[in-house]
Amino acid sequence: MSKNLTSNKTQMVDIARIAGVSVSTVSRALAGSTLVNDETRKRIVELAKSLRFSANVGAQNLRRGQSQTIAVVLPKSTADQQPVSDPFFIALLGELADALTSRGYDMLLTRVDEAQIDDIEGLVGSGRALGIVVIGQWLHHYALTALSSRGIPIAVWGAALPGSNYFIVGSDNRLGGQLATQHLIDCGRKKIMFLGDTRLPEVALRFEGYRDALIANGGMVNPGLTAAIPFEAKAARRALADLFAHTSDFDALFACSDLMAMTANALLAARGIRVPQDVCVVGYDDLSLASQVHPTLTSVRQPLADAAQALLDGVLYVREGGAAKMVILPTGLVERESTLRRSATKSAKSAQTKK
Amino acid sequence: MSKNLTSNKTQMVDIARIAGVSVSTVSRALAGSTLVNDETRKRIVELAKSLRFSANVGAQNLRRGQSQTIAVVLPKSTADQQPVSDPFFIALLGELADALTSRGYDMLLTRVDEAQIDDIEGLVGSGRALGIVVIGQWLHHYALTALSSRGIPIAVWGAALPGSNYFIVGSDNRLGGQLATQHLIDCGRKKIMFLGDTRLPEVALRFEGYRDALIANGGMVNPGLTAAIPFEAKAARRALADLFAHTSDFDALFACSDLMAMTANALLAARGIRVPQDVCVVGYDDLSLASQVHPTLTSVRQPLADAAQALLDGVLYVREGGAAKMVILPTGLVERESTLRRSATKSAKSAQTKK
DNA sequence: GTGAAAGCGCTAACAC
DNA sequence: GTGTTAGCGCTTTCAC
Repeated sequence: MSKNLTSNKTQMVDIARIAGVSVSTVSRALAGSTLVNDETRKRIVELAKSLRFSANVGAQNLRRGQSQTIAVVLPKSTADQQPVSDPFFIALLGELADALTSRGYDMLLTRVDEAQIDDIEGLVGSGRALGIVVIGQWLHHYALTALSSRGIPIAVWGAALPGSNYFIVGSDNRLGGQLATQHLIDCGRKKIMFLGDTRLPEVALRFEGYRDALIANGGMVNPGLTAAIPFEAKAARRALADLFAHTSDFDALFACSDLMAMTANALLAARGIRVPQDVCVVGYDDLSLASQVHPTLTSVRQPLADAAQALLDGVLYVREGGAAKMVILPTGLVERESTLRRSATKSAKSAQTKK
Repeated sequence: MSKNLTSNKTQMVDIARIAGVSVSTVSRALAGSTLVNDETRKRIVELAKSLRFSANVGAQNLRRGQSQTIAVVLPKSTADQQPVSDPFFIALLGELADALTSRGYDMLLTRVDEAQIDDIEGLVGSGRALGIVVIGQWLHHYALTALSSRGIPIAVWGAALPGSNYFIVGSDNRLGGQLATQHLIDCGRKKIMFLGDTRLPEVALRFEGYRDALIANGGMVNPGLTAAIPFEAKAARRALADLFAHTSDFDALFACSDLMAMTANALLAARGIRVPQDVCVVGYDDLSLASQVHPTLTSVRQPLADAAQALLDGVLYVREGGAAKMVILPTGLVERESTLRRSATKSAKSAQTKK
């Protein structure tokens, strides 16, 4: 019927014909331009709606020389098979989706493994996206640096690494570590085990907070009380099982993710060790799951919605020529059943948690 | 420097100029056309790579009259504030991302609440996506029907509803319900409580399986042993807490999601009820989390990777003019610690689960 | 084997 | 206030 390639989709020219005006008028009317007669505009808008017309975004982008899409890149570890790695990332992803949508951007979701990290430049180069949000930094620091210095608008969720030239958003990991550790000290705990792989920048910072808190309370780090547990669930479980098989000389755990804390809790329970009575446990991330499990998990909260906004702002800011920045968001402790303050009497505590 | 709008991005004309050929030749070379001289092609490809050139996808799409993007729609319940509702959906989302990527499609992620469900037509109408995958069906059955009958290529994850005119992919919920219930019967349980809101099509089917299994074993449904627990985490917790406050007259639970099962486990533990000794629990979805918690969760597995492939195939198939179909994927039971077969001796069981 | 030219659907000067 | 025109970056006939 029609000579266009795109099947028989309604387009502006159709509306123009029916309305008896030119395409430009249709374009203007639909864009809400005030230059077009009120009545004409109304008529055109009505018509478009009744025809369920949506302007071709590709053509718009082409003409305007820009897209309204932001690419979000999720890491895909080549090691594990997990479809989407960390529940925390997912929560962040959800917030990002909402933030982008509510501000009129489309979200292009991509999963890449480390080997493909350089390919993501094509997302912008091809005009598919105007910028990139990268969730998770261990997609090679150097690759991100390279991308950024090549002018790709990019904002990364991760730890503030010294010498980063890319826009980075993260929470105050050091403070988080401090809060968690101080709380465990306040619970009267003396042997606080740190669970996390300090080769990861964010974990390293949490560890610093851990150390700070110990020192501030007249203690120091005991190397026997640190274990490089990985984030990935299965590997974490193995590592924790191995750890607990060899030592039980601790009265508190500070885990670098809620998932890790939950796994630890499960393994402790299987050994008959009670949480929080025998061992107090603090997690990290404050997943919504943290308040669903038994015992509910004391955790360090990261402000997800703010993080999503900051990442979006970051991409747009860099795209406008802004210089790389670090945005550090506050963290806070959320107390739940997996820890027990020393000062609280047993009855007071149980009354409090009954709620 | 250049007169184009899209900043100063490299484009074909630049490559053509440098290589001393025409744009058409560059286009052909990059498309891998055999019509172009081998050497010329090689030279151009090299050049393009060294310039980190990516062809403008918008222009390609416009010219070719089609896009290589598939929109994935995730429900956003207006009721709750959860960024992304169900962990199961997330897992499916991850698989979809991988399936799409590996087959050369981009994924546009959108979250919509029920009120906006009609807007998703614009994703296709605007040429942003060639089709839509909808995760979760309670985005109004009728709206999906309307979209489909209007020719929007759409494939939905959900339950096979009678009279659906849209392409639907789901797992065998009835079988799943049967397997779970039969297993609990095999565990010697007599009072098996069904947890789930049967107003949801998928849950209704699982309930049918539950009933089938009871009847096949000479029993029948006891209305006192069903509770309409919702999927959403917080509401589920409230409902379960309420339930357990009023009754403890059951020796097994069949929960319609792993999240629900985990929450139930947590609440039972808080009441000193042991799983699996006092109460056996079966979940649904087989989240990766199911093997991380204590006790690890017996669950009904849905084949996620297959589901993702089927959804993608479905969209493409419908787009090619294929008629709506129902694809029902098999489900299977994964036994873990939260249930205990009657036949297994205590030592045999513990040896088995030690693994 | 390569180039010239047309045109995908839209927007934005520029005319009137 | 509306129409005419040019052109976004690419692909693809159609010539040669």
